[in-house]
Amino acid sequence: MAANATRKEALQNHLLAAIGDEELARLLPNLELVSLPLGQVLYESGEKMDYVYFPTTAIISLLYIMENGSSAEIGVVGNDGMVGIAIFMGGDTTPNRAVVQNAGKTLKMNAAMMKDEFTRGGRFHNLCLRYTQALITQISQTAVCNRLHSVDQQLCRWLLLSHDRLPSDRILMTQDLIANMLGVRREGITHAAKRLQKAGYISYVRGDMTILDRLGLESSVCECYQVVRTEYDRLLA
Amino acid sequence: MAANATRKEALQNHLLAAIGDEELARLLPNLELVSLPLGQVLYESGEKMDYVYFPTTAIISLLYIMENGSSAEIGVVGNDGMVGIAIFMGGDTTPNRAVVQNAGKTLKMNAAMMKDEFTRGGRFHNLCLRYTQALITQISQTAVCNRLHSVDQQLCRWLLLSHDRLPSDRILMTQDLIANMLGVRREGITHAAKRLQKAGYISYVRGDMTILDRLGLESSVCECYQVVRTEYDRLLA
DNA sequence: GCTTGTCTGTGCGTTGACGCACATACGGGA
DNA sequence: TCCCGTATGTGCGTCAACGCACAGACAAGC
Repeated sequence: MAANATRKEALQNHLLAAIGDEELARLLPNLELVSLPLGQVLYESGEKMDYVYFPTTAIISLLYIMENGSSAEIGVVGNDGMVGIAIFMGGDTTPNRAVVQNAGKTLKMNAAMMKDEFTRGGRFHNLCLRYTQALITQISQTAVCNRLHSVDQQLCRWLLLSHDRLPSDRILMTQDLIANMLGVRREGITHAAKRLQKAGYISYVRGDMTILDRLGLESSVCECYQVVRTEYDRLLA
Repeated sequence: MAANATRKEALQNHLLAAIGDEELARLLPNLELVSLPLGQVLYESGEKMDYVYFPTTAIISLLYIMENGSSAEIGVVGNDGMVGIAIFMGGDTTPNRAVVQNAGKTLKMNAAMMKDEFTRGGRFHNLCLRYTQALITQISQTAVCNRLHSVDQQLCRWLLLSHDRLPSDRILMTQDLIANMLGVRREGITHAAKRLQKAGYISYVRGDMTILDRLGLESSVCECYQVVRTEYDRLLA
């Protein structure tokens, strides 16, 4: 099931595409292509991370799980980034869970190899740090958005964040799961999604959602979305 | 007004205290001791950062300011850390404002020197990264707390975070300012603070608050506080 | 076909926080 | 001393989100 990754596959991940031919050629033998099913947990909170993941078509959600079982998303990673920054930041773990939000493929690399490559310095090192800063912005904006904005706005933001990281306009996810990610009630998502359907921005049938009018969503979202988008573009151009 | 920092002053900042004698001796000539008044803005959102700050007695709050003027805190930095991580992360700026929450002293270093020292690698490099990871945990937990917990709990968390970074039990800050930090109404802070007063945990008179019973506060706070505390201890021991 | 489990819609009452409007209280300066 | 600006307390009505309960609606399997 595990196969060495090809150059073409690696280039689907924006970070790997940006590090340059020479470094990519060195990394390639250590990159393994795997398929991730919906719901798979890549890391559990506090668990030692064995691999770093560079998604291509998969989307990974970073969640914090409360003691009472409720949860909230702090960030989302797709083909624009990587999962497992704690490996090179030096902490080895984080108090979060990383779970597959959209089934798809990812490249993975052994943690030790990742550390070696990182400590070489150079473009890869810098790119990892710039990506980390972009992720910090995303997490920060999640904090702000959680504090100041409505469920409607946050659903828009979540949909756009997902859409940015997907090859198609379809999102396969039940309202219950979205509610868990956003840390709100399932009924709250039902209401917000209905409003978006009435506006003609999305269609939604039993866990199968389609983005119909992206511009419409962008007109309803709070400024948080654009702030993060702009920072990603600036830092990872 | 600006004076070279002494070794003793530098050791009041936990990061500088942890990097070891040799590296500290090299940094010391580049560290300048300055006093920061309450409310001073160290960086404006998107502004190029000229200095990195290592607080000793000052506390700095990292805020995001919405277009409509409302604001929310995403993190807080005291003598446990540093302000200006974007300088070595490679982004040079962040979309946040850094403002003095508690008047006091800080050491500051020129951004170019900071970059040089960081790229040397070694213990300082690693410590900066580990601190960054700790800060990420703090921001993440702010996001979670904003989503799932009451104003009462968040005020407790905020008080404990401040208390951890202060040499005394006094916090000089009006309810209005605290409300701006937490992104809630001033009246909400009034109510929450009154409850804490009635419980005997704090006293509060016109911008002059005293922590009377820290254990009481800890018994009222949500788990978010301890998660962050534990991560700081683990990463920066 | 029928059953069963899952997903979505809807209708309550409740609650926490909001926005607004004042009343009160303190403290420094004229 | 008085005044005035600032800080805090309080009382509304409003609203968004919550918790709970249950009713359809669809899909898969027997």
